[in-house]
Amino acid sequence: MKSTRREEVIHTAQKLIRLHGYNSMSMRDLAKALGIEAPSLYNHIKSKEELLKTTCFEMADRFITALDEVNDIYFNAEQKLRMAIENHIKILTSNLDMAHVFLHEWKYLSEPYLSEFIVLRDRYEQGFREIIVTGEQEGLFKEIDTKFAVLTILSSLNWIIEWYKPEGSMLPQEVAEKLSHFILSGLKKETIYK
Amino acid sequence: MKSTRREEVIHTAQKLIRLHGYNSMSMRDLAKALGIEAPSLYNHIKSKEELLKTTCFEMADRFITALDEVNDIYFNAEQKLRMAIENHIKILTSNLDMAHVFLHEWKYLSEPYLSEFIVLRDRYEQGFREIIVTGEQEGLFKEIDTKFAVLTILSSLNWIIEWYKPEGSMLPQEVAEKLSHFILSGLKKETIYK
DNA sequence: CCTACCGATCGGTAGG
DNA sequence: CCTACCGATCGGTAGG
Repeated sequence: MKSTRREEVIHTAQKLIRLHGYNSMSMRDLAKALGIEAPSLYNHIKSKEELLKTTCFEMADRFITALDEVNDIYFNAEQKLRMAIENHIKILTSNLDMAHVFLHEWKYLSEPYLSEFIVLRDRYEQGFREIIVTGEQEGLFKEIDTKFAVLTILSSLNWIIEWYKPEGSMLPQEVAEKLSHFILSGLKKETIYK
Repeated sequence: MKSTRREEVIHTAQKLIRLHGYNSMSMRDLAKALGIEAPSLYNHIKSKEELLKTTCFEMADRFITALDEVNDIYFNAEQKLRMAIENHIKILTSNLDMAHVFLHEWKYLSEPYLSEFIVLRDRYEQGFREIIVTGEQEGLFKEIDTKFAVLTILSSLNWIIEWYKPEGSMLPQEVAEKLSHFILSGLKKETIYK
């Protein structure tokens, strides 16, 4: 797996940003982690914010592309939701550093990138809302506050980066199945009498 | 509603920390918001970190106290869970600035406060786990990965500070009911045939 | 609550 | 990729 020096800089930055936060990671920290002097970083990137920008928008792109694929397939809403959840978790777990930056550090983007980013985030949420609405129309899902449901679902998905360990025994697919089941059926035992 | 000058400093700091992040809020910003010069702040507080420390530990105390009360009452697990959820949401929504600091900025605490804080957080999660375990024993809840369930529940609760508007039409109690229902019963329509 | 000021550190540039 | 260095800003102190 070869990577250019620029990619090495970006990946190391993502790791440090996750560890210390964007504002607490200094370019001198980053340079030190790479074994070079701070001014040398600027041969590979233009500014500190470029590190943030690149990461946030690449992640947004991955999420949106994955969701578009799901929506293009002619499945029912439950299947679509399960696939969307699985994709979301796979993207998160396959790069936890990037995922942290995408989820928690985007707010330090400056304009106009901040506004652009928020548009992409909203578009992604909109994709989830469409799945829920379809499910209601198909009679599969309860009639529910859709926006509320999507925010609840995404928040429970996003939390996994706080505890997921790639070297642990749980595969992303298993996490996805457990979460799908929880979201679809809830905690309560199904009663036979209704 | 009277408040000491120190409390005024702390509340203003919480607001600015939520807005910009702990590391991006400078003591000069804070002083300016209060209409004084930066060095004057140190007549009311000892250090910048004291602002963070005070907020994080006061919130932790509120959460733990509320959960202890729920567990002292002799209800069944579903009732306990509903009450715990309602309390959690009331604490979050009654001070969104503090809640943000508690949820997202605690990681910038330095030792030994960081470790102490994590102990309190774990204790709170443990309280939720006990409710879930009780529910399983009572035959009310599915047998489930308890740690997984608690993290999922708390993450969906905590997300509300990202969108909740106190001036909006939704009361904390309504939010709590919707979330309780979602967590207990899930998204899927109950089937009559099993 | 202020003025005056400290050493440390920040992101980034010039020039090689 | 380096040395040398910039102006700006940081949290905080001394002394009143």
